[in-house]
Amino acid sequence: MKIGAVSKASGVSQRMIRHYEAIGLIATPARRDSGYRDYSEADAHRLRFIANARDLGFPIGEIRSLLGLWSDAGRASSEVKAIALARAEDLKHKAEALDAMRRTLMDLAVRCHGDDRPDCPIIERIAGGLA
Amino acid sequence: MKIGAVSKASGVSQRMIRHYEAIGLIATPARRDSGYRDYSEADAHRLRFIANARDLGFPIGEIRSLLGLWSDAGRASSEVKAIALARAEDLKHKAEALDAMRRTLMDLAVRCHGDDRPDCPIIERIAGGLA
DNA sequence: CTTGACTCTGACATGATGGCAAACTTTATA
DNA sequence: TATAAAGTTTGCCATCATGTCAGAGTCAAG
Repeated sequence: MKIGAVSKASGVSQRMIRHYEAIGLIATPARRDSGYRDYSEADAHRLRFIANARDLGFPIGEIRSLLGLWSDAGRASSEVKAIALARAEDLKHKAEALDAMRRTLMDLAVRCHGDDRPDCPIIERIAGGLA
Repeated sequence: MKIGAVSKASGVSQRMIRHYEAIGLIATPARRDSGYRDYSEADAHRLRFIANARDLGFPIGEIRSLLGLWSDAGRASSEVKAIALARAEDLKHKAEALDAMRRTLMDLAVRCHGDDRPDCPIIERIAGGLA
């Protein structure tokens, strides 16, 4: 399989496939005489794993760990669970931070006339009116 | 005021102050004979404005617009409100995306034994078991 | 054989930020 | 005052994931 095919099969862009290779997330694939990368089904599967992990919000470092756990048939499920729970916790914090900003903005927005008048509590707050 | 002072006064790191200058978010400050940047209170205020906007989740491009609206005493509050509401909407989408990931992870985690046994629905799902 | 589709490498960009290093200035202390 | 410590300068590298672009070489089909 050439890179275009494995890209379609895995849903990972060619750009990112080469990137993952560069950072050692996937093994350097075989090369044809032409220099073209040649991938196996296993490579496609591994890339799909990476794409799924990314969609769940895992950063590269943790995906690296997960890949190791995936290929380690004897590892304890507790190891995987710990990583997942830590990730969930992190996502929670990030979502809460975003929501806090959103609430602040909405609080300001409802107090803003939103018409032709220039006075605006939103700008005032950003300018330092009430930190 | 030298950069260290304005940094403390505004809460913006020296690194970012120079960066904002480089991207034209703040004017190039006066220079002393030594070459040191020399800031005014107005500069510190502007940097505080930027820091506050950033804390509310505004990206650089929008901060640029807000700075313009801030210095335009006659602009309609509706202009500011529109930007704030759009930002709130964006934050909402991002927070929801993060929370969706978190919920998926928690769903998987509660179904994972989390003990010494190797079978794990989390890894299985990431490997493609049930997309 | 020609053309179009594919692949290669390398580089630049985003967005916000951190860090390091070498050289120079200012300030404080002995 | 001489020297040391602290502050500032510029510039470059790194992060994280991703896109795009260019120029050159390859492959497959007509």
